[in-house]
Amino acid sequence: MTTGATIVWFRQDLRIHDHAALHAAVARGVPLVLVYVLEEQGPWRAGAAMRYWLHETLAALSTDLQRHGQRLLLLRGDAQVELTRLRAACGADALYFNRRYEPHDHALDARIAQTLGARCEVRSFASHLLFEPEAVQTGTGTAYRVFTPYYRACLQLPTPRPPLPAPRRWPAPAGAPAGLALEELQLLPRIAWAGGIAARWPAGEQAAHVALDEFIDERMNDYARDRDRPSLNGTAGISPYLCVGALSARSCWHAAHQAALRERDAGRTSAAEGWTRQLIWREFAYHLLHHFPHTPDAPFRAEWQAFPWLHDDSVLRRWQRGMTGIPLVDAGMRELWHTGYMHNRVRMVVASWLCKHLGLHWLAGARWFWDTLIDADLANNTLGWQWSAGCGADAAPYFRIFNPVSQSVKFDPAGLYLRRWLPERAALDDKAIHQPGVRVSGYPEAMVDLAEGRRQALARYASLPR
DNA sequence: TGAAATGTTGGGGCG
DNA sequence: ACGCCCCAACATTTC
Repeated sequence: MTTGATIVWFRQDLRIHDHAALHAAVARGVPLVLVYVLEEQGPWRAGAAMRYWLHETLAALSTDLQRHGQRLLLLRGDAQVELTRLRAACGADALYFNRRYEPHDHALDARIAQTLGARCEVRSFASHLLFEPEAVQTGTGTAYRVFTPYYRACLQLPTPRPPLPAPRRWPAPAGAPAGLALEELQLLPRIAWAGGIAARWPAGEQAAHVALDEFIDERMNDYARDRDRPSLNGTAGISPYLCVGALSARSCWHAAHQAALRERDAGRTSAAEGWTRQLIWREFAYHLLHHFPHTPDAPFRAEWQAFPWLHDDSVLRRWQRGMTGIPLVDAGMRELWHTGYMHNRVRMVVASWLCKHLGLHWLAGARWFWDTLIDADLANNTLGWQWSAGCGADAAPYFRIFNPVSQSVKFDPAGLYLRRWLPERAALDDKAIHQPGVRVSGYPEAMVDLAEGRRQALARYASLPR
């Protein structure tokens, strides 16, 4: 090859704005090969909902790239094997990609740097996070384990740079193998259960920016008031886009800060801080995942291995199907099943119910979320479940047990969220709809009595050293 | 980013 | 007018 070519390996960054690797590859000025490799190995390979969401997002990215005269090459298999073969086939002299942070990525990226690095320039870029995991350290140079000091440390760091623009002048595409058609990746379910997801979540980078702008312009100022009300559209609702990288964290951060500056100029105080704090929770999740890579599958502290989790598949199935007899829990689980999403407040409630009242292993819950969430993100999922179970780095204290009826009354007082997802109970009045004791036909009796479940959870947790 | 149990206070009914 | 009791409202402690 005389001119060379640059391979851009798309991973968890299915976008063209603020894509550091793509930006640098375009700047090289030699022909481009844009490739996505579907990896099917490992315990945390994409779940069913995520596969659907990947399909839709890849389709949107493909369309966006075609608009610029580019083509997204699709491959399936081991990334190292596929990229090695691709590099040889198209004679590329550079492989650029954005860094990932999941446990098996450390070894994968090292192997790729080693094997392909002998034949071409291999560069990885930081584009997924606001702060690299190593950039945030305690005074003694160790990783943070508690959110609030971590958050304060982030605020002391230089402000994240603004997002990179999408490329304006694209090099020509390089000659490359045809790859697979999107359908051949077989990401779509065989039975069409995704209608509810499609209705709620338009896929792709453009939809992501529409969602972000709408939140920043219309709703961010009410975030503090509305974010905990599952019947309202009070959260940003961008996690599905962040999770596949259709949207970058920098774009979110920057949009919020621009809005904050406009508010300040208008003499008003901005509500950006409350929301950007949530973005830092995501950073913290990646920080923990990077420094403690055993945590997706095992408790943060080894002594929790001995915890007496119960194992009962029929109990688990009732939780999964939204038939526990606890209205807010069942509403949440059904929202998840039908839309691939669940309101964050409700996620905490259903997780607490699983780990505390039902006493089931948090990993059973984590795996179900992984299979059903379109925003399944290993860092966030791990942090959330270990927090709920009480075994994480910065975990909820063992005695913090949500009462799903109190939570329901407090955050969904008119029962709007419950009525939306529990048609059996929709005719009950605002008071009765929350109460498991008020029975209606077709809706199950509570699996576990609230007070008794709490008592038993405390007894189990008392067996642990603390 | 909890909830229940327990303690404290103060207003008002009432003998 | 006074002391007593009840209890709601709030605060603190405990799990």
